[in-house]
Amino acid sequence: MKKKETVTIYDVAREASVSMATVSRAINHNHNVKPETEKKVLDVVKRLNYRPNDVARGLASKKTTTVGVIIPNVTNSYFAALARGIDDIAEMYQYNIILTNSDGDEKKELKALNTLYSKQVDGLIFMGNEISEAVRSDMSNERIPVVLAGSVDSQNQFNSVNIDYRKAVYAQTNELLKNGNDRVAFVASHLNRSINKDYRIEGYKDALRDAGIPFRKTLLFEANEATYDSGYKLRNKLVQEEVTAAIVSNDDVAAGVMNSMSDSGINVPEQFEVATSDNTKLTEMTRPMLSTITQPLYDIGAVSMRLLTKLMKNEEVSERNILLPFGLKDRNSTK
Amino acid sequence: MKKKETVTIYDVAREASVSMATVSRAINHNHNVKPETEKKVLDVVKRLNYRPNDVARGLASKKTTTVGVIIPNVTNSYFAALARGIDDIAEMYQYNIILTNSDGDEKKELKALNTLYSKQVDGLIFMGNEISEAVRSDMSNERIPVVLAGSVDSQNQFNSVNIDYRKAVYAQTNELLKNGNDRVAFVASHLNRSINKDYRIEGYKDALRDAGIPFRKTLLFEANEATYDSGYKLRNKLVQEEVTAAIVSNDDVAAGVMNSMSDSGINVPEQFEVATSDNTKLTEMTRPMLSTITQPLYDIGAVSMRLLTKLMKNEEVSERNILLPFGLKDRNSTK
DNA sequence: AATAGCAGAGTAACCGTTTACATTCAAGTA
DNA sequence: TACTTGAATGTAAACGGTTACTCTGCTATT
Repeated sequence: MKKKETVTIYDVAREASVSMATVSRAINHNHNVKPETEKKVLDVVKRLNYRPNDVARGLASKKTTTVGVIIPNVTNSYFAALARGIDDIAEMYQYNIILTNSDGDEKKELKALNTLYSKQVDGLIFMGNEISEAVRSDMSNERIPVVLAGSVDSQNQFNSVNIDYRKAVYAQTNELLKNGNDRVAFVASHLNRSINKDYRIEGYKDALRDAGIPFRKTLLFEANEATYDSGYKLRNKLVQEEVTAAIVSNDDVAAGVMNSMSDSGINVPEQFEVATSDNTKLTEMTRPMLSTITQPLYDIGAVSMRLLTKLMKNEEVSERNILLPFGLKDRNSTK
Repeated sequence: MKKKETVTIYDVAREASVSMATVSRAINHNHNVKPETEKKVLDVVKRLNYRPNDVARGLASKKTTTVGVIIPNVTNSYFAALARGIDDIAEMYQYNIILTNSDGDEKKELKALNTLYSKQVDGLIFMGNEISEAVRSDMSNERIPVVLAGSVDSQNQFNSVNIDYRKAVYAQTNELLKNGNDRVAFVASHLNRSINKDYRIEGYKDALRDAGIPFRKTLLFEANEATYDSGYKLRNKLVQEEVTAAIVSNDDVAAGVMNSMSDSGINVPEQFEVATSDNTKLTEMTRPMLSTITQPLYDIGAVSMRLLTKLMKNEEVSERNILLPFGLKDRNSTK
């Protein structure tokens, strides 16, 4: 078994006959090093196969080049898409991400925040459908920057990247209304979460109002979870309310709702229309394919991370709350 | 702006009138501390809101309680499911994961390994369909343990957690053969990758041999990417070879193949049968639903992480290469 | 020629812990 | 009584870097 002594900056300094300070400067491409000295040092670095210890660096510089990412569930394709965007940009800017699944559960979120702070992450990207008071206070008490990705904050206290959910749902509801539906359902995993309560449902109401159709509380449905199965289980309730169309705030849930209808012999879209929200790949995989709001999922993640890098470097940012463009994609689950 | 001085172990020591060593012992629940002293210290910890700096800890103890996870793509539901299992168990054992997407690309894998090593991760979980020589040598030269999750190594050099792909595909091919298909295709994203070349295709051949059906190279298809679209594009080639059934090694690709067939008027499963490999949720969302090998996806991740914790603690492990049980789920894409 | 200015390099403090080793003190032992 | 022992705690040296400050020796300026 080879001894594999770890080679440190001292070893490099000795071999290159310079001080460790010079080695440090050389590997960090500090300009105060004569080019030939830098070359000499870098040659030794290569020869000894020296690799700086980021932990030591972190302690000395108080920067870890690591950001914490809190995600409800990697398994959810919406958030997974954002995560991918986040990671790509992180890599581009030489950061790594510590990924933590929270299930949108406050306890887990708080625990994650705690260990992330212990690990001295330079910044935080938070995804989740709601920001509880405890989480809010935790995040605002630390001095590291945070940005919400695809997540809203009712108090509008943090930086964020989203689309205009209200307008998007407004436009989408309009379509369904135009198709002649007067009992269109709104379904979300949790109705009382800010993203639904303050944005999507408002958009939905706006559209109803503009169309002169009364808003009915009974047409608001809750799936409890953002999963296919929980959507699938909604059928009876939907049928009972004689709903002929539904706006769904999550693709998995929407697929569940739609398949459930189809499976029971209700024809989509002829007898029942479904429109969903995220345009994940899933919307193309179902039959019929799902009409949806189109969101730049990857970009929401990417832009969030980009924004975070600016905040971590104390650069000026023009917008605290970025809204990316959305669209409407008409596929086969609507007329 | 509140000054928010970071409180260190010194502050706690002073306030508790003990030495920092005692504080360190107390917070680490070292037994060499008188219970009342421990309580005194812990009270101060709480009062000052002291939170140990893991970076400093890491430097001093040479343990970061962080593991690196290399994943082809979080967006791929197979790997995402594993990742979730990994993270849950990691959390259970007080580790965090640094997640890095590699796209299965050697360059990116090497780069990721490098930064992960710099960050002094205590262990590594590698997911990817192939282990290149460079990656292999990199991973074996470092002294930190690695386990392959849902990934095989042709040299069988690393710890791993998988199912028996050969047997699984064997059983699955048998089913298709039993249904009367004599031209059953095998499709994978990359045919020459060990997991396919050495396992799945061997299982496929075993079944053909046992059924007395000649193996035809022309019935091996490559999708190039593990994506829905790349599967979708395969239709013409499949039709051209007059294939009546296909074994597909990835759910997304399988969904693409199936939808592509259906969309062009070929009836599944009457005229064309498809069987897939991962039993991700997607297999239930398509219509018809996909028959599949069932794998304990979450568990593969979870067991991998559990195994890694043992290795990191230098505990004895009985099996280096764990095979988890698989099954066959007959749904509607096969007769 | 004298002096200021600056590039390039070195010295050493510091980052916040862990931990080997030393010390203290009280109880047990012969 | 004198000594051993061990539990509880303290002291200080790592851990492997970054960086403020200092120093040296040229070049440019007047």
